[in-house]
Amino acid sequence: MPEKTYQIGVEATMEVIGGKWKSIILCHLRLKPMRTSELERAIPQISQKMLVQQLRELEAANIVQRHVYQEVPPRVDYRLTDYGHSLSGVLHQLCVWGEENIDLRREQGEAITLLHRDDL
Amino acid sequence: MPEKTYQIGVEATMEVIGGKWKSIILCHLRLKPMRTSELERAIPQISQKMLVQQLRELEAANIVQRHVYQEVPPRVDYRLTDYGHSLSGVLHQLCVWGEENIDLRREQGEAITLLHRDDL
DNA sequence: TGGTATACCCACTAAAAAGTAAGTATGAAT
DNA sequence: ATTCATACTTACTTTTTAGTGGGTATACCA
Repeated sequence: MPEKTYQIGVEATMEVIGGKWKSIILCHLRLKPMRTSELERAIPQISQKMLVQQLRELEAANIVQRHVYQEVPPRVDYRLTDYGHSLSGVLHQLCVWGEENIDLRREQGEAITLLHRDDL
Repeated sequence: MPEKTYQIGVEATMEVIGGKWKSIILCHLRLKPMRTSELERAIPQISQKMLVQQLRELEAANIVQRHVYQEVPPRVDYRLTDYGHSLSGVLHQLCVWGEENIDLRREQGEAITLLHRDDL
């Protein structure tokens, strides 16, 4: 088995939260469990395919857990695992820095809007 | 001018530190200014092209500053701007979580190594 | 029997990111 | 004139990531 090597810790973190969608999904799930349709509404630009695909990858990394209710019509939600919750501080900081960055850029005259703040 | 809108702060953050290389470069520059050749040694997998390209993008975002010494042969280094330093906490957390993630995975039997720790 | 609602899955295409290999520019030293 | 060292730059190719449009399954309900 070939050994996997990292030069620096952040590489491993980015493998988990990197890419266009994972950090966004996780920032939402950090606040509460959400079902597929809720996530689609919260992240309107994402396609169904990408949402499911990213959730599967986060499941495989043991960051989120898929929870199936035994109901009809089907009902599923996704929530952070205990391990996923260990990312909570990182995720929150990522949100906050972005909010500050947006504020600053707007103060400097850029036409830029943030729709939802992660006020915690 | 079309208004740029973000749904959530983390989107703006990832625009700055996302991609395969930026967070790695920034984690190095967080600790000290470094010249091109030093960065190449610190990040052996990166190509020259990607290194320069990512540095240019970080410059454009006002996160790093290019510093030219008036010498021959040429000598240039890159360092975080004051604004770039505002990312320091985030970057450090990204490193630390990754280190913990790697430790955990090794404890669970995965063949995995971290070469350099970000001990601060 | 057909419509509703949810949560998918798949094949195909398009776009973005990254990799490779070569070349340019400067000026000093030999 | 040639070589050296550094820091790029460019053209081209490959790989990875993401988007589109369709289809499936379940069981209730009219």
